[in-house]
Amino acid sequence: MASSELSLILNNANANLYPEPQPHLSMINFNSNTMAGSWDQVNPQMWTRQNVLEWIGFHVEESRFDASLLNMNYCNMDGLTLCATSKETLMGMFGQRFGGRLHQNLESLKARYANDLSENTVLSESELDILENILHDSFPFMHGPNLGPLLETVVVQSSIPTDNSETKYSYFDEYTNQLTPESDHGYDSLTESFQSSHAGSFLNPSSPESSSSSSDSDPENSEIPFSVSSKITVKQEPGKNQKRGRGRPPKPRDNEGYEHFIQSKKSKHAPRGTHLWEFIRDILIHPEQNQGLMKWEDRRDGVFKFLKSEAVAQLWGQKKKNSSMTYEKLSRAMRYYYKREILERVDGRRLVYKFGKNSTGWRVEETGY
DNA sequence: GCGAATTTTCCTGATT
DNA sequence: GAATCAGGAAAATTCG
Repeated sequence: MASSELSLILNNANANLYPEPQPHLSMINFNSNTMAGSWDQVNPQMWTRQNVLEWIGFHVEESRFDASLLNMNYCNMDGLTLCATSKETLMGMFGQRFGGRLHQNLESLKARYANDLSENTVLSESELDILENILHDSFPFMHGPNLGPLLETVVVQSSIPTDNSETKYSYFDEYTNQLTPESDHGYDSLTESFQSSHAGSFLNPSSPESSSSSSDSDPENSEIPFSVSSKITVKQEPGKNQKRGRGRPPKPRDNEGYEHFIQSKKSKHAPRGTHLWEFIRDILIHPEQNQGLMKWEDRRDGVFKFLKSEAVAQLWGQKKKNSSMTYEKLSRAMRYYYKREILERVDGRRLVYKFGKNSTGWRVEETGY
């Protein structure tokens, strides 16, 4: 990673963690009379850091929670970040009971403003991106890049559901964390985005698969009914099934004003690893999470096979926010890798590819597992 | 703004 | 016949 990039990330993370003089418990004006503060009159999404602190303080008082147990790093977030934090994460941060209480109250507050949300704040792709970036900035230790020394300054409680074995930035993690079975609304979906790093939660074997089915009689190749449908809801143009022209469609530009805000939060450069082959690699090197999407045929040689080709394509499509991705298109992109020797041809074997000499990060020596 | 790189989309034809 | 593979062509987008 370029040093400037690293420093940008560190700055962002620091800015989010320590934007102002670090609040201390003694500085928090916990309402002694347990009256709700100004936060009660405001949509949680709009809360300032102070609002969040007051809200936490309110519940500390109400529940007689031992405030000395609070990790102030976890209290230092704004409402948008708080709303995007899952129940499990809150429980990891504040303990099962207090975190659960906070989550419950937050949900009811969010519900209070649900109408406003549905009428005025249908999240666009861009807005989802913002939340994603805020989450990454605010909790890089959850599944973000390894920020080294900075991360060591962050108290990561063992109760937080993180995969300690995974310090590499995993695009698969990033992606699968967005896919949850519960919600059908983009915002809700993202609030659950930290639900777990258990990618299994996004796989629903009982759900119907997209139109394809394998003709391969190999049982491993029989595609289990599978759905990764619209867990992330983005604005879609009507007439989705209309035949489109050649080439990639233009990016919607109906959020120009918001895009301006995005720029302050979103890195100018796309994160590394958004390449297809890296996405594929990440699925493969997380066998415990890939739920049989793909498998190694020969790990040593880098030979792998798609077991659920359409499902992988759907995942890739969702990662790229492209609901029309298919295995056919994905495989075209894969074939372009032959020329660059990122992949090598495996003749005569369907759905089988092989990493080439220009691919990295999949070998046992590199991954350590 | 330009150009290279990387997809994405559509297509035709071949193979399994 | 359906799924997959192969690769040309064109276009969109990102990034240096």
